[in-house]
Amino acid sequence: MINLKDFGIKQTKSRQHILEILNNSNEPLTAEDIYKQVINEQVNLSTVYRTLNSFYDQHILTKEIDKEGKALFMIRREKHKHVLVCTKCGKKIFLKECPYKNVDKSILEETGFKIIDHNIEIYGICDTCQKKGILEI
Amino acid sequence: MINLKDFGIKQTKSRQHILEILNNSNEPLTAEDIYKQVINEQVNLSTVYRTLNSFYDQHILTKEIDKEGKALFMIRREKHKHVLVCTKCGKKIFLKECPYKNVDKSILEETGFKIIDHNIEIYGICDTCQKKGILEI
DNA sequence: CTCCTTATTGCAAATTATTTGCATTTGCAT
DNA sequence: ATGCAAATGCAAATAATTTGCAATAAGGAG
Repeated sequence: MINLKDFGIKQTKSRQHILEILNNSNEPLTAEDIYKQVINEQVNLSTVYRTLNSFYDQHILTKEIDKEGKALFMIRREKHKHVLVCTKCGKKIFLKECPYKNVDKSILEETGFKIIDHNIEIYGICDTCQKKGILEI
Repeated sequence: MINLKDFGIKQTKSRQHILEILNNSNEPLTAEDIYKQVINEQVNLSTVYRTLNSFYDQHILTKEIDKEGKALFMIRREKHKHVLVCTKCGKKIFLKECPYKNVDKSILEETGFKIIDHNIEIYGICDTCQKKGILEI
């Protein structure tokens, strides 16, 4: 597990709760999502916001903005990988090559924007599970 | 130039100013950016917001959210368009997504023929005209 | 373990971007 | 020209997030 002291910040109860929640989630969460889960533990909404920003500054979290302008946070888990995750059996298929290589290249050519890195998980149903059919799992 | 009447909305002075500004910009603009340029012309900030949302609903503009959560608007300039044209009132309805995307894919799979692009106008009768009934026009 | 410094927290108020209610005005079809 | 629905201005509401400040707690030094 992540040790917050390694990042030069104090290991408080609030922060551990928030980290736990983010760790157990595989989808990005808003401050409000997290607040709802820690309100019982006496954690203030400001603390949630401050913690998320702090984690983000330490590169513990990724941050993206959704269509409504809300910030979504997620734990940074791996380096540069391309994984297909089967939503039925959970099998992970690691791709040898980046399937977005050409997309990145054409973005560069079109806009001059150079993509440094990315981290992608693609969800779907693997070959084996497709053959088994939907009712069997 | 774009004629707002084609979109079923009124052609007001405020809207023409806002459209002009978006037309002359080749980068996405915030409501505030636009407001600064029309404040001399007695246009209210609420009007800017309402106009931008209206244009977006009519697919005249694209909308994206930046890192700070602000909305950025830009004129839709692409050639690749899918337009429904009402044969009664002439209103144009621009589809956000290509309805033939999957068709193209299955043609490729079946025949190996790769479609590079297309540009389609579909004629019909719009919602409003349908409600008015066939006898009224 | 205790003390001390400083980071962290809670709370309420401030900020920022955007939306909305309502009375007034304006476009435009007739 | 005229009437009516659509559009506007204004002020107030909302929603997400940030901030000032006083109280509290973490964790290193002794």
